[in-house]
Amino acid sequence: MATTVLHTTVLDTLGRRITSGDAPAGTPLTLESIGTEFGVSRTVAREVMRLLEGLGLVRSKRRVGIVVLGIEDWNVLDPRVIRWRLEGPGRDAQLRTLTELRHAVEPLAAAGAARHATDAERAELVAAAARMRLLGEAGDLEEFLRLDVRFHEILLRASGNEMFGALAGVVAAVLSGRTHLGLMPASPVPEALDQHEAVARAVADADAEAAEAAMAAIVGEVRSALGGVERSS
Amino acid sequence: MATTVLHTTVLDTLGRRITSGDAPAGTPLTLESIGTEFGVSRTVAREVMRLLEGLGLVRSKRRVGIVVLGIEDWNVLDPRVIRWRLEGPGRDAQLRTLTELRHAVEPLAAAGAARHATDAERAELVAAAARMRLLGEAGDLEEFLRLDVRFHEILLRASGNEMFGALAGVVAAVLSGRTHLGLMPASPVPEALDQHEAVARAVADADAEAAEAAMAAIVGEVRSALGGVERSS
DNA sequence: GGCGGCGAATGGTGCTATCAATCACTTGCC
DNA sequence: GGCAAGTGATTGATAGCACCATTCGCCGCC
Repeated sequence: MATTVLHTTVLDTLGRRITSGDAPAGTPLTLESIGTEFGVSRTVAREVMRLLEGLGLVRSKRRVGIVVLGIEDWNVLDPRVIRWRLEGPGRDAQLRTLTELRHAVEPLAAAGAARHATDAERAELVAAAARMRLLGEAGDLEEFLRLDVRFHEILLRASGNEMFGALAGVVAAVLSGRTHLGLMPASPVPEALDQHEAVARAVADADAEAAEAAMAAIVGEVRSALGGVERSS
Repeated sequence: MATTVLHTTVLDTLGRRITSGDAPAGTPLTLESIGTEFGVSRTVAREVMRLLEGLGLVRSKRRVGIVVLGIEDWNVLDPRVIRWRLEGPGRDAQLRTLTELRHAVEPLAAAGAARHATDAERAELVAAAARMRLLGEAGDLEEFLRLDVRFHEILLRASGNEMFGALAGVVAAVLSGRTHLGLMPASPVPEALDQHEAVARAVADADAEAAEAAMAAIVGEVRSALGGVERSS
């Protein structure tokens, strides 16, 4: 992983450059320029270009070279694009749109989990929610985050819809970004802990409606909190 | 088209083969085998591999070759993966999960559109809804589909969340698949026409709650009509 | 006979060289 | 001055090379 994979670094750099706006739509590139800038051969430059093209970030045309595309063409749902944008200057906006996506998806995923989760998954959700309360009250934010991520991942993957499961990484990024950006209170609000337990209980009871409602409450709170508190650092 | 982009055909073939289950998880591949099978050079085979790797369909390891991954690693939200799966044997299941995704996203997108759409977008939505009624009553399914797709695309793109906008192609694929699979009645049910007009009106009036509710009704109907995803246990 | 180490085969990684195809821009002709 | 042909730049595609990490089998030792 850390070894070689030369094209990864080039891809990351270029991807960040484009998604950050440093290389706005219409910026021309050539394989040659990429190769010389990064000290790689044209072969590698071509691979990177193809990857970027697959992500909708650029479009390559003969004789013209490679041109950067606008955001309307980007695969904004691709994990790599999301990561780059979260690392760039548009991080706040990105967190907002991602949170809105969570708001849309997670309640329905919770309902699905209430219907389809295995016994083991239901049990792990309940255990995670209980442990989150302990950690939250103890103020261990880092470990709390880890469990929070796990909680939502189980839920999304147990939803019976692999589309939702594919968003597990996104949710993890949002949660992580939120705490590491200081958008979380020093200790989680009790309501959030209550709602997580409510979701876990509803899933354990196979009560889809209750699970959906409780999850909607979680994401709704976060969403309004994120919109209201923009000055904390 | 057929002349250039040599790698596209190889990519499509391999992508379909993997997503269809013809090449299940664990299937080994080598650059050499791909090159000889499709009559292309190793460079092209490498590009295809990188693309497939980017989609999470395969993983390449030294000495071991390239192995096909399971669905849990796929980028199931990528338009190409969706297209392949829609063309494969799992089409019905794919339509169901995509419809569930629509169910999650479109109501919120409608609410967003009610808040953020431009005047032109609002006007086009109203016009599209009105024309859909005419076409629906006339029984022109093909043209109706075209407008239906347009309607939902405007809405998603006007939502103010580019994540939702990125799903426009998905929705188009679902709608198209539905009618071409004969899952649509000979003429659209009046309720659907009413709801489309209700959404358009609510967006025109900047009434986010009404838009969300009306869109929820549209997708909810479709969902239950598609074959009882619900049937709680 | 079993176990451990060493070496060879394998196959991705990356590079260079080379040719083909295309297309924008320039130049020259009318 | 306008238009068409030529030309050069740039991607598309291939072949062949060196490199190296990994794996597997063979051999020797206990």
